[in-house]
Amino acid sequence: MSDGLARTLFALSDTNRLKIVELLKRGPLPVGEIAAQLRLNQPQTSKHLKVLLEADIVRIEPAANRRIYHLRTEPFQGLTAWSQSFEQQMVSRMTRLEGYLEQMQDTVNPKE
Amino acid sequence: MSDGLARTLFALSDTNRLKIVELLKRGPLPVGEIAAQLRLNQPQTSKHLKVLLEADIVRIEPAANRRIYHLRTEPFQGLTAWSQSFEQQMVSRMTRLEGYLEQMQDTVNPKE
DNA sequence: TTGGAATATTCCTTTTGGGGTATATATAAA
DNA sequence: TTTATATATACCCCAAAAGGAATATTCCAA
Repeated sequence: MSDGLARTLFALSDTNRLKIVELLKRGPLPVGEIAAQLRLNQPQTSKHLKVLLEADIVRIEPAANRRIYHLRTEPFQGLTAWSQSFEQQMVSRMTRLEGYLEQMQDTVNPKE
Repeated sequence: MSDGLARTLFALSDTNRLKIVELLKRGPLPVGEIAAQLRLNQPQTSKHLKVLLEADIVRIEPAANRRIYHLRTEPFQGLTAWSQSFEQQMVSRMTRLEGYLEQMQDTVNPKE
């Protein structure tokens, strides 16, 4: 329930930031390239990148007077783990429910 | 925000909604129970549930004058798949990069 | 040192989101 | 019917977010 997850999700919940992340999936890029490819203007690109940076979704690698943005892997691993825990939990609840229903039916209509 | 994934992420990006989801993970509940357990008042609970509903994260099962909210599994499966695709992509990029660096070194300092 | 390119930041405006309170709706029971 | 309970919605207010334009900063090169 740690609030870091909400921050990660929030950072990813904006369409433009989502596009940035999808773009960086193909490889690291400087701000100007991101802005050009997504047809955003530079200041907004920097602002969105700041949100992603503060959510630890990207990191910066300075190169000359450019700043290359890289995706981090950790938040995605965390997101996967969290999301998977739901699938598991829900499946196991369903399995228990099925078992319970079987038992009910056996009670009503017992096998000999 | 017509993007389905962004909508899912947004719905999950609020702490209270995240708490609701974590609560429903343990099993379906009516609105009043959710509000009571999380110490939210009822209208906000309904509003948050509406957001989750429109993001297809929950579904409603009416029972008498109550409405039981259930988690759906699909969005979590989708989220897991999406998130995993990042891990895979990034790892494979890194592997290719390592290969490239090796090749560079062989060029500079060739083995016999 | 000056100039230029890349990026970050500031200021402003508009929109959106979340909380609070009151009210409407629906369903069940009497 | 009327009443009670559970839930949804409407309205208002405030804080936060996103976009645009201008400016500041940083770094490199000449």
